[in-house]
Amino acid sequence: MLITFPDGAQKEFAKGTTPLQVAASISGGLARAVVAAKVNGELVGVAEPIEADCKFELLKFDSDEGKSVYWHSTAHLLAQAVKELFPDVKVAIGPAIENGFYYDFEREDAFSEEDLEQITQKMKELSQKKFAYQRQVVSRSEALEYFQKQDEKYKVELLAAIGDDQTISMYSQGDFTDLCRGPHLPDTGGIKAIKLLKTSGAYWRGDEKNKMLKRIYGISFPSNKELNQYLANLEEAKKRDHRLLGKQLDLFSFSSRIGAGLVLWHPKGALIRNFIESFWKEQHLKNGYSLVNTPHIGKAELWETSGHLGFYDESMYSPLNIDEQNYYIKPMNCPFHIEIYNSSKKSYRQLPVRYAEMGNVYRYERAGTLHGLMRVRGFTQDDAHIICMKEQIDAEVKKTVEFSIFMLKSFGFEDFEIYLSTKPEEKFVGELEDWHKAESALENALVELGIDFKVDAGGGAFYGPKIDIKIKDALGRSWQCSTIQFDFNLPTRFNMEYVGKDNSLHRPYMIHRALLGSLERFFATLLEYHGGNLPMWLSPEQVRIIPISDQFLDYAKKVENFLVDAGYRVQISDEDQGVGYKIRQAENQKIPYMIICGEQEQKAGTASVRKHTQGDIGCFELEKLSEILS
RNA sequence: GCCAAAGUAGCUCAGUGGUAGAGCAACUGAUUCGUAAUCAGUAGGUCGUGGGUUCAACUCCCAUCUUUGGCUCCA
Repeated sequence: MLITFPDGAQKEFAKGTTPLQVAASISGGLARAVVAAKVNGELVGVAEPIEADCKFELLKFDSDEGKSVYWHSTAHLLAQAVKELFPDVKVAIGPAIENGFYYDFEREDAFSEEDLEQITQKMKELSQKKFAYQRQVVSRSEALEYFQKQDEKYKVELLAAIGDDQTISMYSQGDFTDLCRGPHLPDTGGIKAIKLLKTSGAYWRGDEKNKMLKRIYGISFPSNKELNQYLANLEEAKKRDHRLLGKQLDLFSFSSRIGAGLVLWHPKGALIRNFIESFWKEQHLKNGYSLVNTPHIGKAELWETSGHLGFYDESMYSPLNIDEQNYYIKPMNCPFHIEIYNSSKKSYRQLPVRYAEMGNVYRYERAGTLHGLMRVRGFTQDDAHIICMKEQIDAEVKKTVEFSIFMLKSFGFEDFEIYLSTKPEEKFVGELEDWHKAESALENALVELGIDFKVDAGGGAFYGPKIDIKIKDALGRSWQCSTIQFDFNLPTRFNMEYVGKDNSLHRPYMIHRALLGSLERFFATLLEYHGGNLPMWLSPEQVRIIPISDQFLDYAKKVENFLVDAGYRVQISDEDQGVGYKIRQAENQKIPYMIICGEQEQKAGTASVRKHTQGDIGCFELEKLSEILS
């Protein structure tokens, strides 16, 4: 049979040759590094015989698919080790994930640190025994019989869900057999460096009505060097965590006396936030938005009309009773903006209207979901609602997407993930035609602007399709920031109208959008993205002036006045300390520039400039400083 | 909300069934200094909160608040 390699080369092999043998024949000793293969685009184990002509590719650990196979095999090894140490434990599922793998088990007690240590040792022991991962294709009844006998109820349940037309395969290594599609490494000996990272609870099949299982997360590598590198990177990433930086730089805090998820912005954090807001307002005015302001509470009737009391009440704070009326704290700004729209009769000549507001909202997020500034209970959405006619949709969507990307780039972001979420299968409101129109407007905008995006089919809200932009945090977790959503629900509920050219009433289209998402979350991603080293224009303190001793304090003040006049945010380090100490303080505070003033500078009328993280960049005349400090 | 872990001085952390310790920060004094920590001294804590067990609780138990990692949710 003829095998075609990715570079186009072809070679004849005997029928039944395995990818491992192919690898050995073409790359000699390198064959050991091969963890999987692709036959006609399909991922296969390197020990599986190839039966016919095919396109063929070898995969090493450094490829995404290679990692996935490697980690999946490690997950099986984990299950094997757990079953040997704790025979009563029931196994559920154990896939590879973006970074490593996990396996879910049913066990009464949680896995302790000591358990993990013991399991790791057992895994290493089993790895050294080099058990082959043996694949066997079985019938459903054979598989059922096996797992029933083993009393593995989760596997039995999984089998029930597999279609009759699908092949059922099981993989065995040593005494352990798992229901699995594969593929796997040839044997457990390939797994060299293992680290079990953490444990957690996880609902069976991700449904909170089901039993909560015990999950173990881990990662593995072909060498200890790679594992240590990964763990070191993880430690490094933790230093960029916005919660840590927020404390170090004194930007914000929480108080248990005030309540969970309610942010206290300290002077420096609030200043940065103000710079963001000012920029935001300026840009919105430039882009044809009208700035509005709306209250924090609204009567129950409002939320009944909007429908939030029906489908969102679990996320709303309990009402305040005022004059026999229930008032709710707003979880969203939309109804308020709609009331502004509805406050007067609108003509098609006035459309589109774009109402924007930094709207403070409060949502009761479940206690376990709160996370620093990323998920809080009281936050500020950079919200806007675009209300327009059908024929304006395409232009409005395109403008909004462009604006969104512009905003993110203005803050230095280059890497983000963009998702287009389309109509849910069931449970949606509005006309199909409108959905299609809106979806194509969203998609066209992305395509025309040449933006890469992923489609989340059926992932839209019940009221409309949307584009989301997600940004990753220091530890690689994605957080949704920008969102552009159509809404086919509220315009009807609030009976929004405009008078058309034909002098009759029409229902406008509404787009709900937030470009930064929430200021809190945006601020957090901003901090993490820059590792706390904010761009100059956002730094609360841009220059720290460091006199060598008190004798040069007067000169330092002269430099300060000069810089303040030039528009910089400056402070003098006047404590009774050495230069090294003062520089250290400024470096730790991540102040972009330091200016050292001593005898030389005073005599020459210059300033010695030191740049954060870079060090001394030279001595300059005061007039030249504005060219240097940027 | 669920499964876990944690909460000791402003911060980072040690500690133990007999009533609390370090470093940094703060304060005072000395020092007047050239590119990431000058020296000495002083002060600072109802050990998250509320109950319970005990002769005795920071330590053990229960509840609660908050935080952390996940799960779920995220209109």
